[in-house]
Amino acid sequence: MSESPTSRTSSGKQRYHHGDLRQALIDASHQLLVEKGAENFSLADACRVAGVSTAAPYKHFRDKLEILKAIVEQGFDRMSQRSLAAVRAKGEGTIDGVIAMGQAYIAFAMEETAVFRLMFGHNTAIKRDEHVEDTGRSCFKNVIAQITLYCEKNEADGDPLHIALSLWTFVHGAACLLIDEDYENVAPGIDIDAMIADAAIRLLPTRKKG
Amino acid sequence: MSESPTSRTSSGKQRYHHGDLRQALIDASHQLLVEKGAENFSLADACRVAGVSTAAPYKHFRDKLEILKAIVEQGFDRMSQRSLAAVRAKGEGTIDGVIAMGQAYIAFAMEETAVFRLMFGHNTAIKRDEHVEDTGRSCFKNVIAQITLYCEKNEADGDPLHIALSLWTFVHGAACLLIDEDYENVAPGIDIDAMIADAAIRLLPTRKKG
DNA sequence: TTGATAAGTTAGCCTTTCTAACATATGTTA
DNA sequence: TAACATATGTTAGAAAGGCTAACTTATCAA
Repeated sequence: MSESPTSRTSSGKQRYHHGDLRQALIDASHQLLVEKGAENFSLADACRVAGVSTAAPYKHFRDKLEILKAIVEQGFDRMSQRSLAAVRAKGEGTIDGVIAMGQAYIAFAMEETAVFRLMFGHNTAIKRDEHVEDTGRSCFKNVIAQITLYCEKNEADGDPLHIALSLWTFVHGAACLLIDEDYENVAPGIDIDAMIADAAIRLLPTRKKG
Repeated sequence: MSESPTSRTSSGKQRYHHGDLRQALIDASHQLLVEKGAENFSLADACRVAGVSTAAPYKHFRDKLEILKAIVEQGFDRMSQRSLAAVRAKGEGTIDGVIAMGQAYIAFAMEETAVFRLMFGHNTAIKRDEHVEDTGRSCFKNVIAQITLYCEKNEADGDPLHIALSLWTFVHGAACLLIDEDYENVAPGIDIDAMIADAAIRLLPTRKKG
């Protein structure tokens, strides 16, 4: 990852052109983001990792933001995949499946904290991007689909959208408080998985009467 | 707010010494933070607002972080006060009181978004400060106290700490998704108050059987 | 082969944080 | 009240990042 495989010729000589600097910069930025956080991330660092001058990125991206957008899009895709894999393993439309989705959300937040913060954080310049919004929406649709399935299977009342929003709210809160280490100050050693499971049971609708 | 009342003599001449530059810089920074967000906040701007050189702050604060810490401490104090006022208005130890606390939390997040983000966000350099941690803990204790009262009044089971953590998690999630405008993308026009009230009922314990 | 274009580079501007060296006000003490 | 010590300002400037302009080199297509 420290150097693109296409930055040299087969004989080993340095190339003037990189090969795929665009993706190399995305990779380098993603790596630095995960390592150091968005706060301490500089494009200049990414250039050093990729082995190019600090002016090079501007041939591929309008500005720093454009790179971050690309990383966020890929982030939503990875989160979607993990989430779907988790629910399939536990059973679609089951309460365990729904819980597994929440845990996948939190696992993603823990492992790719900086990307997660870009995905849901306050940088509107990133999130107002049409493509970014699309990938985000499609990610949330997976949740609604599972809740709908759950309601059908269990003959339970309730609007899947509202239930999904409620679950998302709880899980997102847990993810944020976890990665920001806010639990540490008031309840170190808290069992998140248990809390998620308990909340899921309480927030999901119960079987219809009759 | 744009100029300290003590930066000029009574005759109107400019003073060399400011009077209370420390607080003037905190005020200016808080104002800019609210207006522009932490991302776009620069100490240099605060200096311009206060009418001093960019080197002046370093006579009062070790660095930029020290100013932010001061602002965060004052933020916890304000949030605590609002929260207590809200619960007293609705009745201590009642479900409406607990809901009101949650709504106060969210109102604070909406009105002082940038300060809220500093209080619970990812800047560990700020949050690891002993004084900051103290003010944060004392804020959370108010919630536990209300849950304890609620459990006693309603003869309900459950550990107040765990219930408080659960409610905090939900309300914090709602606050974050609201201020980051993440709901907009999947459910514009969502009724947050209703969602909070519904969640509170579900997450609070029910009356003991027997 | 040539010419257009894509994709690098260097140099430099502007901004920010922070430090060093200097200047001025303030207030305590002899 | 003079004078020193200290607190609190200032200017100048270093280091780093984002971004642009002007220039250079590689690549591709006619």
